[in-house]
Amino acid sequence: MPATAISPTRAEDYPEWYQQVVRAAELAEQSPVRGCMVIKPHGYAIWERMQGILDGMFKATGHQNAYFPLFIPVSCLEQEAKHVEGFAKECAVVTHHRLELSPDGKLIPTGKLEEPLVVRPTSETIIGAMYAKWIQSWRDLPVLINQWANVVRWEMRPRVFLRTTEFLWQEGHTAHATREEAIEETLRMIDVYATFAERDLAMPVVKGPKPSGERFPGAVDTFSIEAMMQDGKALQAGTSHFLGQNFAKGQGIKFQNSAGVEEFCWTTSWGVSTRLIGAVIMTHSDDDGLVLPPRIAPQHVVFLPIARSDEERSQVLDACRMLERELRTQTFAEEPVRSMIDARDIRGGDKVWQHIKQGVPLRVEIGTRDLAAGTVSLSRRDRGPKEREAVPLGEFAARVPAILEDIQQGLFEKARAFRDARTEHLDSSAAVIDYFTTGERDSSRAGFAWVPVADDPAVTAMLDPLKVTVRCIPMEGNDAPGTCIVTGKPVTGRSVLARAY
RNA sequence: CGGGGCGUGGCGCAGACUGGCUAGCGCGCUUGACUGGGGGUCAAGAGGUCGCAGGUUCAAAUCCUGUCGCCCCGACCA
Repeated sequence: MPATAISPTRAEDYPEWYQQVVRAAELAEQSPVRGCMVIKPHGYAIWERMQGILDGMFKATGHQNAYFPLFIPVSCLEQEAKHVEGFAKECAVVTHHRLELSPDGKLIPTGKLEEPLVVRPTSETIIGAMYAKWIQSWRDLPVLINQWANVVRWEMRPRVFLRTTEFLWQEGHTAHATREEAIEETLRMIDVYATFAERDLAMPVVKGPKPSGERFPGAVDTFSIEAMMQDGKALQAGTSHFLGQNFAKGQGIKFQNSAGVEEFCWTTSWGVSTRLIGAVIMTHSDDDGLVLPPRIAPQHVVFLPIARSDEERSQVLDACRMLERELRTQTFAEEPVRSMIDARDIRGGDKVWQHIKQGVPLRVEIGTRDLAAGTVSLSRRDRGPKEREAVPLGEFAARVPAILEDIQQGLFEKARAFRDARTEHLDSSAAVIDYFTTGERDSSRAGFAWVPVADDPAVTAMLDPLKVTVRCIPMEGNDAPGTCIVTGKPVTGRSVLARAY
């Protein structure tokens, strides 16, 4: 057996390592449809955890869920010029509504549609069309709606979880009476994402507005959270857009204010997707496979009964069931501790490694030897695969919540230390070019650079050959005004530059 | 769309240049035995229209033509 469960290792071939982790953890696999993945039960269970937590946060900030159609009439999409320009190149289009069997046994599309339908790449336009009908008075505002949905973007180069042709996400769409209120909403939701990323995914993020060239098509302002992956590249993990009145004007989303004057609404939209699963993998996993932060782990604890005979098996299983009952009374992150007993009749070593590769935070091995000693053998996924600790039976359940908390915190601290160690403050073009040229040659030195740059084409022109982009202008830890290293223009603070996924 | 590569049991590959007996190998799978705090050992099995279509030939995984699909690099990318 190789020294690590995943081959190649991160250092050897990072992109291939990523694919192998996805495979070994049984998160997803390639489907017969180009660019589209099948999300397998373990991957979907992680998504359900994320959904559950986020959905609670959306409700707590006053939002309601609804559902809008998958298909968007082309005419509907046409109403915001920049938006069309941004998405037209990557839309799947439905032109027919029937199949006929040809003499040679092939199915031929017939029944051409009067107006083609676009499979939604995002739903601003179809939702806006409905809001235009629903909103008449200032009393109808704000409208605060979220939908959980799938969307399709015909990307050139798909990558499992990170950029798939079809993906799952949530999209919030809100309409407000004032600019201030809409901006406040935009910021509130990027904060929700940042909190979720750091608290639940244990993934430190940099939060801030994007430069004009990186904005969502049709937005006045786009805020993102940016995380650093273990190869030093940035991953945009969530976005919140202040759409101004652009969509409202395009689609006639109007209301009468209390003075009886007709005004256009101010709208926002915000979303996170199954890309977050990719983000978690690339933030925490190691050369033995997936490492899951306990808050989003489908199971916190897996019990592994070890027995040689049927008699031993029933004895050991009874002990597992008893401990599991005790464990259910414990809470972690305000929920009962989640556990399972893996009593499958497969080889012990295979079983252990499967759970390591799937990232279960705690493994508990119980054999007759343990029972005789009155202990269980506890292993943590954030420690080496062979490390284990004997914990007295009577103390086990009560200790689990604190250990889970320790793992959750430890993963966050480790990821933050990694990011900080690979973050530089740079103050000249030469230093920026040198930093990213080095990073390209040697990915163990790639990372983020905090640099004063203006939102200007000259900056983009300098960064393009380095394949580097301005990720965002950090809102926190960034209080020193300066001058742009390219244009000499004054800037309010540094921007984060990086190569990105 | 440009450049390169690849389609052979579930997965990874060999065989192709120089056509020739029942198409091999590793992993995985099934069954049994020995095992048993570790992804073990031994034995016996199951599983393949060699991407698809046409052609050349006594004979095609192998040669020719066409076609479909996938991967990598680039262009592109909330």
